[in-house]
Amino acid sequence: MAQKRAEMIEETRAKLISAARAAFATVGYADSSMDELTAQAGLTRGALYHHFGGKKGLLEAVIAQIDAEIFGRLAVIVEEAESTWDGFVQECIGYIKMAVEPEVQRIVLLDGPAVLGDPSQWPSQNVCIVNTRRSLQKLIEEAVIRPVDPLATARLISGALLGASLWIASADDPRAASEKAVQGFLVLVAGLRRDTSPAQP
Amino acid sequence: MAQKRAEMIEETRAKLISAARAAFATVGYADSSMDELTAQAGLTRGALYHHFGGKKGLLEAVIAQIDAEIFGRLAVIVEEAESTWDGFVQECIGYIKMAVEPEVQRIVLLDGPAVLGDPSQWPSQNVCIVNTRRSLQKLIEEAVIRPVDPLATARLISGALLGASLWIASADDPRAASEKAVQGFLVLVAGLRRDTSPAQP
DNA sequence: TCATTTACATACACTTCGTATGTGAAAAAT
DNA sequence: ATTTTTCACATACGAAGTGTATGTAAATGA
Repeated sequence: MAQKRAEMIEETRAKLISAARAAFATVGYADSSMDELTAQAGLTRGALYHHFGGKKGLLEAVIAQIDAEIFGRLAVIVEEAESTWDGFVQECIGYIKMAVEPEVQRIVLLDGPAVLGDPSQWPSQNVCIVNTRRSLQKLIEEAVIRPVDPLATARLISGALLGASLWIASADDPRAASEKAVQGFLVLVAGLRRDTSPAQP
Repeated sequence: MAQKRAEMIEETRAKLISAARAAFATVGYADSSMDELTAQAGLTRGALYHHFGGKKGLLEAVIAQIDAEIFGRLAVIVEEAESTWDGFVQECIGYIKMAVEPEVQRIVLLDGPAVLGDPSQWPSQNVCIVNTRRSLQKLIEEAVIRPVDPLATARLISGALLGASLWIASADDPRAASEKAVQGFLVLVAGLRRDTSPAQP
């Protein structure tokens, strides 16, 4: 019952992040009141400022947590893939599916960039960009794709995935939209491949 | 000297939008004070609420204006193109260049989506998406590219361009980054083409 | 000419944020 | 074991900023 001090502290941090996630996801960052948010966690703004330095710091922590979760989920997908190329494609498709979730969309894709600026500069490093970049580099080494700049192309691709996700989320029929987006994506990335095989049927 | 009433009104609107553009572009939407902004235009918040209904409405008006300007600039590029495909590619590249401008980036690409939500739902309709969609449709009709879903693919592409722009803007060497991004982009959209010709050298 | 609408300004109440300061408990030092 | 220091938070306060409600003078219309 008697918890260690470090555990208590970690728990308060977790409670704040959890409350913030809920608040940010539902009403957005700008309309989230720190007083309300902290009260929801059974604390006050004092704790928030102590641990995160302010509202922005809390957002960073929330995004880092979500990013880590996405990273874990994507890792599973990549491990199950048969080839580097397949892993790359599946990972991108997986990212689209995750980015459609309201929480991810609102916090990481919309509010995040507006408040914290370009995602590639975040401490948590936007998972999508980093993963895609690594995949591309490997694919170039394996001579599967043309020798494009990995970072630039990773940014292009992650942007494309983001755009698709926003569209899917606000579409009348998200399922159908998702399928169309994936097909379009496959056609686009087919351009990367050295062999000029047409996009898969 | 004595201006017509309608002209005066239009002038106040223009002054407000102009002041807002400057404020939003420099300190961002969230940190722009309506009191300051309106004072800069020689007015008060009363005028702002009267004409635009609030801060959000003002942002919408600013984005609409910027979007219209971009539209005009892109139209010139497209007109000068030799083919539909060339026009499409040049338009996209032109969009990247414009999206790198700090004003466009901060207001339209970062704050816009966070405050107003998905760009495709905006009244001003994000220029990039609409134009790209139209180009794609034409290219499909001309049988230049594969029969992808025009809207879905337009969202993918506009997202990619946005991602590239954000990256270029925050890169150490924006000029070099821009070139790399364009090359990557060309490789990607080459995947759309029916003929399997490799990306241009 | 008088009523009404329009285009703004002013005033006020409310929320929110950052900081400065306070406090009790744990950890460290002696 | 006692004292001192640090830490993890809470409380209090001041400064902005926002939305609304109201005021007003000029322009419009009958």
